[in-house]
Amino acid sequence: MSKELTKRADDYSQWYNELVVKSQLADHSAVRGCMVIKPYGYALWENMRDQLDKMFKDTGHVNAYFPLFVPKSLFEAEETNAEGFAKECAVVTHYRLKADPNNKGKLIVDPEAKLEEELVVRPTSEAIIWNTYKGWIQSYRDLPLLINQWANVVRWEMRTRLFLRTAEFLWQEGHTAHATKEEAIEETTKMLDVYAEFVEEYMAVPVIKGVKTASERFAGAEDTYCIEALMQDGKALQAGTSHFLGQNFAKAFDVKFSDKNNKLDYVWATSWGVSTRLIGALIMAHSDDQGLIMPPKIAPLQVVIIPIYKGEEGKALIDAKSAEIIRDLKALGIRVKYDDNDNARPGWKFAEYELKGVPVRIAMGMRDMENNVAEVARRDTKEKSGVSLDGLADYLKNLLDEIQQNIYNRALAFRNENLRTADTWDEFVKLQEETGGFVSAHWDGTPETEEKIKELTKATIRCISINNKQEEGKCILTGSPSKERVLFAKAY
RNA sequence: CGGGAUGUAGCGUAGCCCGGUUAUCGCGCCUGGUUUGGGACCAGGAGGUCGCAAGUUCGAAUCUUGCCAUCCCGACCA
Repeated sequence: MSKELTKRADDYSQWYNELVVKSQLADHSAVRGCMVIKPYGYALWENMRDQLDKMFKDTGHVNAYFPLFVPKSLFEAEETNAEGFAKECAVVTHYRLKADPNNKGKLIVDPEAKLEEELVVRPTSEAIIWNTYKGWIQSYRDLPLLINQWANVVRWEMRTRLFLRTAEFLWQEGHTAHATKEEAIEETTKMLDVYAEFVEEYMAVPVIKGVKTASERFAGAEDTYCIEALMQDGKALQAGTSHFLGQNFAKAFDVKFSDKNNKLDYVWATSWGVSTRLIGALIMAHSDDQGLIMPPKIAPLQVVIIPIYKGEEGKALIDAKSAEIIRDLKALGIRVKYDDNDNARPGWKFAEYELKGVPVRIAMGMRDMENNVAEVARRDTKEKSGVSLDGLADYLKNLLDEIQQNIYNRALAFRNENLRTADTWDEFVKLQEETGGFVSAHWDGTPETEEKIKELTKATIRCISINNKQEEGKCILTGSPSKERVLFAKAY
């Protein structure tokens, strides 16, 4: 990994600190690692959310909402899931405070108000949802049940990192129930495809679809499918997961249905989720030294118009012309802002919108008005050109598409350059140390070897690609026979 | 929870080793003016529990002890 890239990665955190979140509330250690999403960042999340939501609905899903609190007895019902999350659960034990008799103006937890049963703040909602599904499913006619929830969850991680691992985060979690194993597996891969399509087409981040190894699997799942993206510093990021849960949760929560032959069986389940971590992926995949780069399709602002003028007369002319342009852009569904704030000078605004990653900036001054042009600057390449005001809106619509494609192509080229193969241990170690990125290599299939490789190089198996090519080979560490390559990388 | 570093105005910092006027500088903020095609300039101004507590001392941002917090590295993880 080059030093330049490492430095750049450090800069990202500064930018998202500045632009989008704070990681803590001052002087409140107990909420360290939570995030405050500022309006600009939230607008980005809303765009991502709306698009995903549309895609979920297009694939037959509906939204619902389930409680934040999970009674401990429910939470522990699916043993593997419960154990997997036990170490990072926030737990509610009391329901009341009272005035501190020894300290005026202060409050203490009322010892009289201890809950009979502790409530777990959901780290994920399988338990409470499956407990609910039990009452909703009796017959094959109730299936499939295809529900998604937009919610916040809490995972009390020992160490947090902005966007990538905050204590509380926003996400969506889909939870589906099916009559057959095949149908559930189909749902699992279908939703993985939805995620891949969203991340690639809207976020312009190329991903690799794959299956996790047993040790990286979601607690309680039979199989975990994932999309893995590569960040500019050579580290991999798990951008979304889709789990085939088998009948584990149905058995734990006793969710049975009668099939057409009146035979009772447990339902087959899936769950799938993406989170505000995607914002982190976006930042780390595209940003450069001038700041963020937003893919037009989900950018909170797609075009910003900055008037350049001296005195009120010139400004009136520019105002009028800009209003026309804005009207045309809005008619094409383009998100545009006219920044005539007189408190900031043009140069300051240029830098500011570059930092925020607005895809296209238009500067309009008297000089341009006279020539019937506008100065159009694109964020991705930083190119500037004079463009005729006639047909400007259509030009910009095309330009936004081109920028979207260019950002994706650039990220794809980077990913492909950083997807290498290693056939020997020395090669493997050298790649991990020097270049980072994905390394495709043979592995003997045992968790012990996987663990050993992680210990020695910090690289983990990100996934086994879907439709992976089968080929004879030898494990890079142990030399044992292997029938396919798996993808290794250092990961966030 | 282990290892390392740090804590001075909204942000970034100097001063600390070697204790001594009114705690330094930049950005930002406020007022007035001139400006406005790549983060403007001039003048004036406001803003401080030096992380908290105790100790040493005539005197502590500076030395000692304890505590708290933050960041980085591990373990854990979407």
